[in-house]
Amino acid sequence: MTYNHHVVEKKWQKYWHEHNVFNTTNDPNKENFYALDMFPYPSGQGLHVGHPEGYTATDIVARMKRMQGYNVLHPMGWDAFGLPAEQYALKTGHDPKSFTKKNIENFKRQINALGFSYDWNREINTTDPSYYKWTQWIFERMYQRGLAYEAEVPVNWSPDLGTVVANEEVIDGKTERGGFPVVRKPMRQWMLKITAYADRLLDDLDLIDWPENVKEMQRNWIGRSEGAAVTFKVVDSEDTIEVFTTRPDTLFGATYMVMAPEHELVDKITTAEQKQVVKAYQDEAAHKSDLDRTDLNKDKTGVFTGAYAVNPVNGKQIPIWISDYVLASYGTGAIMAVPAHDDRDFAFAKKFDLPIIPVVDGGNVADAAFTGDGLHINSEFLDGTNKDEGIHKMIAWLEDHHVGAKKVNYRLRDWLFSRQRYWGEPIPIIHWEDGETTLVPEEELPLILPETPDVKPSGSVESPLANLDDWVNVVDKNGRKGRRETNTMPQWAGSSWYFLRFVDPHNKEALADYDKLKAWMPVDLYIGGAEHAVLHLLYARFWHKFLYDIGVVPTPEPFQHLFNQGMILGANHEKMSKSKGNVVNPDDVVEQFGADTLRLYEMFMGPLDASIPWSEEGLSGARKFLDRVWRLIVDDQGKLRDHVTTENDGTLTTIYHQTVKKVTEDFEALHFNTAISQMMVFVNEASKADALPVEYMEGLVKLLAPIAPHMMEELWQELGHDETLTYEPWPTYDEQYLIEDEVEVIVQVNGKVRGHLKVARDTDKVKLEALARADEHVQKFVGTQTIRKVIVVPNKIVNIVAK
RNA sequence: GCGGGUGUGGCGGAAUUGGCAGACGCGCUAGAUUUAGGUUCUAGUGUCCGAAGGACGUAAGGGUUCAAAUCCCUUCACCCGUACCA
Repeated sequence: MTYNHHVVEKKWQKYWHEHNVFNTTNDPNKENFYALDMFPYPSGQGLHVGHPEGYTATDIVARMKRMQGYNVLHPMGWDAFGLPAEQYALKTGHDPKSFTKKNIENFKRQINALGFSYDWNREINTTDPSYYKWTQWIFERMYQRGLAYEAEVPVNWSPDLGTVVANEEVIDGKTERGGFPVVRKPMRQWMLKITAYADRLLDDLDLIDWPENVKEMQRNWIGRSEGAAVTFKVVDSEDTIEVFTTRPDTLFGATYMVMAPEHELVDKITTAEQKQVVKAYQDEAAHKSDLDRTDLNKDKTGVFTGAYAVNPVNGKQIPIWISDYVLASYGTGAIMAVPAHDDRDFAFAKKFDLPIIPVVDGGNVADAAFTGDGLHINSEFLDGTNKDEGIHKMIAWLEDHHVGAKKVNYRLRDWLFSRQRYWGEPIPIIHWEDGETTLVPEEELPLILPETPDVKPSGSVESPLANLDDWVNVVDKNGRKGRRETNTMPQWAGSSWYFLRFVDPHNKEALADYDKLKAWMPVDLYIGGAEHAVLHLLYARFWHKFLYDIGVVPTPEPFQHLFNQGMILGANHEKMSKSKGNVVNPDDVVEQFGADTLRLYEMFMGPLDASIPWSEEGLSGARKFLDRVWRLIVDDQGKLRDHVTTENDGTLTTIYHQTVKKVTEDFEALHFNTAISQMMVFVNEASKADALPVEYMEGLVKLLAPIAPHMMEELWQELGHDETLTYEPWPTYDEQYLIEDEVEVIVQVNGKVRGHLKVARDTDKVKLEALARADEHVQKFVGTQTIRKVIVVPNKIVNIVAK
């Protein structure tokens, strides 16, 4: 009887569900293991074959850990706030809530069809008020500690749509929907002070087991650099300009200054004669996109303000220019320019004929800036020192004279936390008529997102919530009028702490019980796409550290071991996309081949982190292997085969124990492709054997169960058991069976293989050399040459060097 | 440009304290089973020359070593991140 995946997969999914097989256990005698997937945004498109790749990986580990005697927490939930639902609502007038609910149902159906061992009793949904109550609670705690504040930040405003659009909705300066013009408009927005945690976010990367490239991306994103702040006085004015520099040692070479066109002092210091050109340049810069200002513009531009500053170290007057090569958003928005030792300053000085004074010996200022190390020149008290020493001495001098200090600067900026959207967590803030801003009292949380029959643009920079007068307008007990914050939180908010809620999802008193968090955190294995390498993972780490500081969570880091799965490409080696017509739908695969085949195939394709094209033949190859396993154990009548026996003639002993070892180690290391290959080798050997010890067949079924759980449950039943194998003990191996008594030693002549010796394990060097020399074929290649040297590595190789 | 990574048969890949390159799977070839197709089973399958047996071969070039896919240097290609970060 051939294997029928339709029947068997449904049968076991029903069994698992009805028996609550995957409920998280809390046995105090067992160790805990937390295996987590990055929870998905339930899009209307449904599941993509890329989703199950990461999900299968964590599921395999979760299932193995259960069998190894751990309590396993393996949950799933929904990151369900987000732009698509809002856009859908705006377009159709439908409610994002019911739309989202429908999508979640579809996602859940698809996920369950793949046989993942999630504990659905812990399902969470970021749009559920009982969940976002705690998202709001965290915001309030941050506000109370000064980590949430308001600032004036420009947004993309579309007058035609009457709404603010996100960066990803702006294409070539026009709205994605309708192609209307977009203008930058300043608006008061909420910010979170992630920069206060910059050093810890950087340093604690050393505590965690993450891919080096992800750590490196986070380091670059934080962008810590050490240097000095230096204050320049503006000539004939009370104003001063502060700059940040990593090379304070080159201060004697600073021959001009440059400010960003947007710098607040520009208008103030610009002289009357220069007003017009400066204004014109500012306008031009304001209309250029960021891309124009950087990528497309390698040629330096700028104008002189007419003002001068005093170089604090030598009293020289230097001109102040503005140029868009200086970014308002980095450092202080102004720089001291040292053209002799900075490539950008050099290009600018060349173009505008500004003086170039070398202060570090080594380069030739006629050709290029010299950025290397060397001895200082033209630098009075620094002359003769090298770079490091010069920096040190200059900082001391600056501090002594109160014109500067050592400073650390970050590229990381504070987190823009508000969105002008309906479909997000309301920010629990009230703005009162007397100017006071207060939090919604904690006991009134959650602040529920009000339902509305029709989500429509507010017509202003505010979110659609501004339309809901009953909700927006509030009056306190003294009759003071107030207005609720109409901004909502970004999607990142709910995903910055969801892994904590899984630990204790129904808690009404706290976001999660501290002792339970202590038992489960940090997450032991976290798998998801590389696209979250920076933002999600940095935000989540930031919130976690904050919660750690206020005593809510017990660990400084949330995710101990992180892994990024690769992408599954279309059969044509291109990224799957509707427009390319190369998308594979998991529903179709499950229908045709079964979930076990999909899981096996995705794990066998190659290393988990590689991007590999889909192959229909590869997929049916996976099914063929599963069929082979089935036929190995079950006959045409659906009965256990006769050759599965309690007797063991020993032919499979070594390969079985090797397989148990390799599969166990490979699963642990997430090397699923090689684990599967080892099981294939074992099955090939077993197919040739006369008798199959029942112990080994049970072992094989258990080893394969994490990958192909439905068929293995069925085979486990064929082998005479009547309960799930979920909690059966994981197979073990015995070292003594791994070692073969006879080994093959290769014989080389001058590094080329010329013969093989079958000898007893640990045959000594002398004997091996003698045997090698005696080999006829070897002798032929040695011929009349003199043997100069013989290298013998027992159990491995003999290399005869002859000339 | 900078930072990180990768480069192995027709394809996906395996082998990393340096020790038989190509495990395993796909595809392909031949044979068996089948009315036939599919399935299944057996054998073969890096390239070149051949009867045995050789020579060559891990992006390209060079080096270290008894021995290099693996270590070192140079170059090239592709992928990911980033974008004048002072």
